[in-house]
Amino acid sequence: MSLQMTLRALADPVRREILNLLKAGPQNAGELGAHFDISAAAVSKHLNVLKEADLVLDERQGKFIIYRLNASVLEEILLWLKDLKGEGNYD
Amino acid sequence: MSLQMTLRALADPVRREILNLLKAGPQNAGELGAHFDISAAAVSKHLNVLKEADLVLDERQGKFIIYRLNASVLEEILLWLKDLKGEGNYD
DNA sequence: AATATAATTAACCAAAAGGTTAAATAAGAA
DNA sequence: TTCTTATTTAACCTTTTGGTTAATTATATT
Repeated sequence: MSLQMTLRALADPVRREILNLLKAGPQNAGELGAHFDISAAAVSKHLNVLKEADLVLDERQGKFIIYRLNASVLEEILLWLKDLKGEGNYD
Repeated sequence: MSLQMTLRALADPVRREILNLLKAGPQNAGELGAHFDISAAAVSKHLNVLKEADLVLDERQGKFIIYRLNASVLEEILLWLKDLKGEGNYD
């Protein structure tokens, strides 16, 4: 939701890799977790952080919970970064 | 230097505000610190994180240490974000 | 040389983050 | 209904983070 939450969510390598994996398309928590050497519970918590930051959307499909990328939130960061880049060069 | 360090540095509100302040031009640690309700030591540590991430450059000028924005590092993040945004919309 | 000012570094502390295992929930399969 | 599978939540632990105050370093001023 907020820039703070988004940037905090992106500041972890596991969460960034999850987002990268989701570029290939929606996947369930198990598939995503298979790429990491951490417990399913840890993956679940990472997914929750991403969800709270609105960077992923989830939908239960039977036994599975499908996660998919919500890249629209990144727009806010892009704007903030561009603003920072814009002026501000004092060499 | 690395995307990891850059994003970690940006994930803190004080550090982001420091960068915003530096948009107005180079400033010394004291001037920057005046905007926050934390000790000079705390500010110094934030500045160090930004420096290690290469987001700011510092130069001693007599008694003062002048910090200035180095926005060029943001390019890497912009590319990463654009890549994430690019494809990956599965609605 | 002595003192004052700007900033950092050191030592420490509390809160947050990221991990674990075990228990709980939810849904399909036998 | 019972069992199994997918995932989350709870309880806990360790490391990292962001803050503090006190000491140190560096420079300018008197």
